[in-house]
Amino acid sequence: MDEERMILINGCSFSAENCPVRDVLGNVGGKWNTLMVQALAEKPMRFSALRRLIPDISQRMLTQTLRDLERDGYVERRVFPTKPPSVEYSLTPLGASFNAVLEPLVAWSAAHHAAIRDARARFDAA
Amino acid sequence: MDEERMILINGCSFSAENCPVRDVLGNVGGKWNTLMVQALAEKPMRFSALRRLIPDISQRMLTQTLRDLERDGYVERRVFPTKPPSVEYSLTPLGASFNAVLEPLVAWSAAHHAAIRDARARFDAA
DNA sequence: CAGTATCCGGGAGGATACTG
DNA sequence: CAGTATCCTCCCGGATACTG
Repeated sequence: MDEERMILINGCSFSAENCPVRDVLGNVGGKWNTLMVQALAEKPMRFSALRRLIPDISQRMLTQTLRDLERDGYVERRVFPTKPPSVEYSLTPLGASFNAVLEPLVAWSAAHHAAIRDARARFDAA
Repeated sequence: MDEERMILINGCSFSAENCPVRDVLGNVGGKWNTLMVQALAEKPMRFSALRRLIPDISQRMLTQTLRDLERDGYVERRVFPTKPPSVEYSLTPLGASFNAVLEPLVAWSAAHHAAIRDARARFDAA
């Protein structure tokens, strides 16, 4: 049992358990999660539309990523009993809220991409 | 300019190459990267101080994470030739800038952690 | 169309031991 | 103190094939 004292940073314990940062940002860790949120932030999309939008995702990972996001409440999945069936994915209010804080990060990435690539090149040169 | 062929989201092409989001957010993907940035945002810290702050990181991963962050220009490493040697890690301006956009994400995580855990529980029940 | 099912390789990351 | 150096395990994610 851990009775270690709580170290707080940004109001969040760094201990492994009950750490929101690890729990939530762990989701960001996935290769496709953030990309998917951004895609669905544009507009609700169907399975095949997402495949076309992100050409290099495998079918397996697309399904799995969507399931994960659905499980955590970011994404809603609606099935229309047409033939053949069509399924539409959309951001929930929670997902949209998440995308709102994700966007600045995306913008930052674009703005500083060059600086980071330069830093890498300099580091690797040494 | 929104073309159907060139699909842009948040001003970033979704194609694998030259995508800042994938390049930068890929770094976020690491298990310890964001945690380390947050830690160093508090104040510059030495190697052993970081170990104590994040108890469950392995020596190997601490070194590797710091190297990665240094390589990308987020972190500066300063060695003081004392005996035994001491090394201080601090955020660069780039790193601090990154932390600024990371903080809202951290705050969001804390604020919605309960909601996400609830969503998971509900999903798993079904 | 929107998925499962299965197999598989590579890399992330942990444990341990050693060092200047 | 601040690291290297190995070894090893797990699981992420790709490839492929099959289905309602």
